[in-house]
Parts: sequence; C-alpha cells; structure tokens
Amino acid sequence: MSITIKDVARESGVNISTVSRALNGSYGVHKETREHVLAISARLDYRPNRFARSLVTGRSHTLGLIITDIRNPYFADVARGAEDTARTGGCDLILCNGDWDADKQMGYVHSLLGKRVDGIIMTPVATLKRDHLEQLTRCTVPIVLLNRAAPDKLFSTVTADNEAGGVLAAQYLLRLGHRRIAHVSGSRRQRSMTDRSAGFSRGLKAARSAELTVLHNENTFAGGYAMTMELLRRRPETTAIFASSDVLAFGVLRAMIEAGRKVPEDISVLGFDDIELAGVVHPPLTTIHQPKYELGRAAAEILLAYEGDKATRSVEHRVLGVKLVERESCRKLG
Amino acid sequence: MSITIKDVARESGVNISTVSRALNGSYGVHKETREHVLAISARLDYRPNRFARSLVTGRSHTLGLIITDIRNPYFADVARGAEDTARTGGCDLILCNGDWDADKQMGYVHSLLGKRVDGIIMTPVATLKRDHLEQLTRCTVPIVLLNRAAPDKLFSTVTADNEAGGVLAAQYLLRLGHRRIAHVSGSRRQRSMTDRSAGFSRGLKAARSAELTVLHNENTFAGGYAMTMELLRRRPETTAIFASSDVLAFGVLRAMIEAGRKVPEDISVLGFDDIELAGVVHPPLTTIHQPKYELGRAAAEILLAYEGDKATRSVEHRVLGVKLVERESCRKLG
DNA sequence: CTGAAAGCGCTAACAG
DNA sequence: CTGTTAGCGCTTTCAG
Repeated sequence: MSITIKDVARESGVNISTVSRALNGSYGVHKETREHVLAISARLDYRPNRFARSLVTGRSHTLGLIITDIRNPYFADVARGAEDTARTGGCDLILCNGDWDADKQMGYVHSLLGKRVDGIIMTPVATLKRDHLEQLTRCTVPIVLLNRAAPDKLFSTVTADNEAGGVLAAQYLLRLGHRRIAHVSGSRRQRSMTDRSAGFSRGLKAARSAELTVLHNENTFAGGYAMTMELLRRRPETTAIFASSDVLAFGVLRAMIEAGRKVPEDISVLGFDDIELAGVVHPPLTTIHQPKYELGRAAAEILLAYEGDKATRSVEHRVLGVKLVERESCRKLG
Repeated sequence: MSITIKDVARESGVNISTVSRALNGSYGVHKETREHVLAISARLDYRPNRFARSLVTGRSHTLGLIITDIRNPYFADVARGAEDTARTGGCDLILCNGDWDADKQMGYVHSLLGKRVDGIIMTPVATLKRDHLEQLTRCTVPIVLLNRAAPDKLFSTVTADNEAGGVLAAQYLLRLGHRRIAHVSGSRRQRSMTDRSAGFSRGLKAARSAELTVLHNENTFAGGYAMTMELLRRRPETTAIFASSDVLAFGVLRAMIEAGRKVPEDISVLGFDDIELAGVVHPPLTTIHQPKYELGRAAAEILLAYEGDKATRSVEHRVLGVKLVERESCRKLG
C-alpha cells in the first residue's frame, strides 16, 4: 500500500486535516507548520490519492475526448490542442476512438460518465440518432460538440467556419480566372462537408459564367482518386478542382499524375484543412486552412470555464475562422 | 448529485451490499433478486461511482500513455493500438504529450501516479537522466518503455527490431545493384535511430565495394531536405539513399524534385516506418515497415497482464519484426 | 442467500 | 491556527 495522508500527519506530528490544508494551500496554517508538513511529505514522496479527493469534491479533473480515429491527422491536431489546454487547467484527457460507430461513441460516453469526468468533447457521428442525443441531453456533465454547426440549445459547439471556407475557395478560383470548375466532396450526410459545398456553390454564383460539376464519394484518398478519374472522363475541359478535404485532394493529385495531367499547369487543385502534409506533397497544396489545434483548445476552454462556476452553465457556440493558404497547386488562367 | 447505490438499494428493497454483489456478478445472489436489482438500476440509469470503487479496490482501470507528440503519425498509430487494447481490457487511456522534454515527461509520470493509474506506457526521451530513471524505478506502478532497446532489468520494454530493419535496407539496396550509397539519419542520441544506422552499416559490409556516406540532422522533413541538399553537393555520384524515417525520406524526395533529380530514375530512396502517407507521396515510397499499432498493443497487453496477477510482475521484453514494403521509389541499377 | 458494519483516503464544516 | 468528526459511494468481511 502506498503512503497516505495519515503517514504524513503522524510523521510531522500534526493532524491529517492540517496536512490537507497545508497541501491544498488554504489559508489558516502557520507558515512554519506548513513548511514542515511540506518537507515531510516531500521526503516521504507522498502523493495524495486523487480518488479519495474526487470522492469528496465530486470533481475528477479529467476530461474525455471522443473522436473517430486519432490516426486521422486532423484529430491528432485537435487532440493536441485539447490536451494542452486541459493540462493547463489541471485536467487529464482520456482518449476515445469512436470510429464512426454511434453505439461505440455512446459506450464511451457512458464509460466516461462512470468515471465522473468533468466534461466531454465529442465529434458526434452523423448516424447518432435522436434517441442517442436525448441520452446526451440527460447527462449531468457538460458536453461540447465539435464540428456540428447546428447551434443546439442543449450543447455547446465548436466548429470551423466551413461555409465561409467554401466561399473563400470559390472567390479564389474565380479570381484566378477559372470558370469550368469541379467540386469533389465527401459524404452528403456530414455537416462539415455539406457546409463547405454550400459555401462554394454560393461563392460561385457571383460569376454567372461559371460552370460547376459536383461529385460525392467517401472522404478518403481513394475517394478523391475515383472521383477525379470519373471527372476526367466526363468533364475533361475542367480547369480547377476544389476538394472538400486535403485527403481528397491528395487522391486528386495522384489521379492527375496517372492521367498525365500536370498540376497546376493543366489543372488547378484546391484543398481544405491544411493538414501538415499539404505542404509536403508535390506540388505543395494550396488549401483552406482550418484551425484544428485551436478547435480542440476552444472546446477544452469551454469545459474548463464550466468548472469555475457550475451554476452559470450557459451554452456557448464558437465558430473559428478559416483562411486561404497559397502554395503551388493553383495557377492563374490564361 | 447523481444517483448512488443507496438509491438503488432503497428502490429495490434490499441492502446496498446485495446491490453491489448483484452488479458485480459475484456469486451468492438469488437469481430473482439479481434480476430485480438489475432492472431497477437500469431504470434509474444508475452509474456506479468509479472513484468510490477504486478507493477500496485500489485499481483505477486506467492506463497512462506518455509520448512526445500525438501529431506525429507514428505515435498516433501507437496510441490507437494502445487505446484499443486498453479498452478491450476494460481500461481507459490518458494521453500525455511529453514533447521531448524530460521534465515534462516526469511531471506526467507524477500526475499519473497521483491518479493511481494501473500502468504507464512511455517513450522515454534520451535526455532522461539517471536521476529520472531512478525515480521511475521507485514507482509502484508498472511501466513499459517504448522504443528503448536496452533490455533493462527494471522495466519491460517493447520495440521494433530497428537493427534488423537497417540490415534489411542494406541488403535490398545491394540486391538492386547500388554501391554508392548514402544514409541520412536523425539524432545520434536516439536509440531507435542509431540502431537502424548500425544495422545498415553492418548490412553493407557484406559488399566490399560499397561506399557509404552518413549524415545526421534532426529527424524532420526539413532535416531530410537539408541533408539531401548537402549530399548532392558533396556526393553527386550517389545512386541510393536510405533515410532513417519516412519523414526524413519526404524531405529527401522534396529536395530531389527541386534539384531536378528524378526518383527512382536518377536516384533511389528508401524510408523507414511506413507511415500512411508513404504510399501517397510521389513516387510512392519504398520503406521498411514498422508495426506501430502492434507496438502500442503489445505495451498495453503487458500492462493488462500485470493486472491479472500483481504478484508475478516479471519484466518482459518484446521485439517486434519489421519488413520491407516495396513501392516505387527504388529501382534496379544498370 | 442477505444484512450490518467497517473502512478505503481525503475534504470540509465545526469546535476549540 | 489546529484538532475532531462526519461523511463521499463503494466493496468486503463477518454474522445471521
């Protein structure tokens, strides 16, 4: 058995409550007493049992993060932002990979609830049913939803301004003189994807002469590749492609290489996300930067703020800005 | 306040100890009683307080994972393997980003110790001093070291067979007919890097005529780029480069593009790790595959096994095999 | 098979 | 400023 507050108390010749006070820095302990206690507990390598503390305080100093898969670089960034911030606020972060599986996600929620985490950050999968959401609303711990634009009255949300990013993409391509444009995107059921597409369409409307071809497939390298192959067949005259994610754009790039079309000489490619490798592929990908790290940070901040005053647990919605990062995959036409 | 075991007991008209037994499946509860209790607790949406339980059982059902940065895709894979396995064993995983900072790492260790985690997986930074290591040996919880070949008597370790990977790389390049070979690597202070280099040198010795140029720099994209630029100046006759990591290899690839040297036509490039993007860059990178996910899994497995019998906590060392993955960045000479 | 009771280690009133 | 005491919610003997 490890050493407890009693040992420290006995060793320093004071009562356990004095030890507790000395360690927690509450006022009302004589300076010398405190220092003595601190010295003893350091010597004994005393480590307060967080369970015992949490049992009485009701706070675990732990946050839960439920994402789909940490191997997705996007979520790794988010996780890092959340962990750094949680740590600053004295909290640990429990990592949960939900894998697009609604039941698995809900299983994590329940597990975290059992651990009495102080808050949960989650990227809800689109397949989360009303029933599930209702369960969430009944939760006693605060939940922050990531990448869910729908401004719920029940949960706080943090999301990138996907629609504005779509508009930005459109404006940029138009400015470069492109008119025969294609858009490859992921699942129509994922809000972040559809918002980008909506913004893009809206942005293109500014130019009457623009022609837009839209394709959907899964949001993966393979999906981007497949859509591009189809596009080259159906619309070989296309001069620019906007992909809803960098991963999709990588698939586009790969397809272009195989089709012998040079980027950006023959065709421009624009991505979304700005994951680290966007700057590494060839050609370096011009893309819409999304503040991934900051997304995680913002979510954790909201949760930490709740900890301060449990009373005023008002719902909050943060939308973080996006921006264009010009590299070398797009060029001015003509 | 959330609902407790007392509420369930009262509602089902039995004693709390009966509820506890019914829920924990221990024998000695009448079938009907158990079912009744289970029904009630489900209706009440009862969630046992894990703190209270842990306080008495002494087990937290939580593992800690200390890595340098989850944004490194390599660690994301490891983390995923560890999380999946921990979860299977009924444990949560606390994520800690230690950032190559020995003090930060030790801070995490102490924090996790306070939380009474059941075990810690860590990638010890090379700068961890003897003093730090001694602190670790005094820990009451089991610690598994990742990527630390030195077979300690004090800690269990899990590592990829880096040296064998280096040998594999040498044999492959020799088989392709290369003789003027370069090797770009990361810090000389990182064991996983030096093991790869050692294996590579040893493997090359098989061919008397082989000439080897070795360069060191930081293990990043930029490092690989810089070393390649220098190499092209100093040894333009080189026909093949072995990089100690895929990230380094990406830097090499980039430098080649800028220098107008075609891969693999003009020069072959071989990586190490097989991160996901190795197959996506152009040309797809031939590399030594390292079982990242399995590394995380193995580490978690060791910890979970300890949980079973705390008595037989024998130190264990696992070395996982590596293999060559041929893609398109190397070619046969002549 | 079930109930009563003793803690696990700590914090937080309440006295002194 | 410091000691006493009563729990936090749960598991686990020990009786019955």
